[in-house]
Amino acid sequence: MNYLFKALNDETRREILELLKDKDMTAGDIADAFNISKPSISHHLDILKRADLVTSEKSGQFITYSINTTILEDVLQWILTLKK
Amino acid sequence: MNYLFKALNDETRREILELLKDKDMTAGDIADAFNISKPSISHHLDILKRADLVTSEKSGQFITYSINTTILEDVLQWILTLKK
DNA sequence: ATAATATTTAGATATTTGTCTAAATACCTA
DNA sequence: TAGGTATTTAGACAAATATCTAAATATTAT
Repeated sequence: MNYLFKALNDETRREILELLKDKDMTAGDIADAFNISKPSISHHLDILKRADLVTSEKSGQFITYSINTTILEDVLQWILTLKK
Repeated sequence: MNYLFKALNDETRREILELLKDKDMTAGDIADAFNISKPSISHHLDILKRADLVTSEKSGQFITYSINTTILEDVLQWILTLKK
């Protein structure tokens, strides 16, 4: 739970998830969408991956990232129990 | 949105919300539930309050805190749009 | 008025975090 | 195999964060 909230607690990472919601993207394409260096984006992707919010697949020299929404169910449940 | 996620990104603050889910509590009673100094808890309550996740009411020398779940709707919506 | 209690504010400090540049690794192609 | 592209790793640094103790503020009770 901690990792999840930590991962979501950053505007850039949340925007990455919003991008990936629409389509899978390579690390480079994701980096190009921000005014942040590639290494920084790589670091953000690593945090998202550790939180299981994204998955990655290597194909050749590219690494394609995809969103994993199933893990969001945990956050959803936590919030919903607060609301009752 | 930023304030909200920031406020939720701390185990102690999340536990405070879980306590307040069951019943309103004074600042002192909340502090007693943790192994953390009163000033630190006061600071956490301030962050929760700025995020509108709790409200407070002063009665005499006590300040009673209550959870405000309506604001959680925003987080809920943000997550739900990611899932579609 | 004085003392006690509840809470916050102020200031200090150690840790965590987001960012950068430079270098390393991996893959592809000519 | 040499050079180019994609990505990550390493190391440094500034800013943000969580915590603490000491002091201030506000309220109640003697």
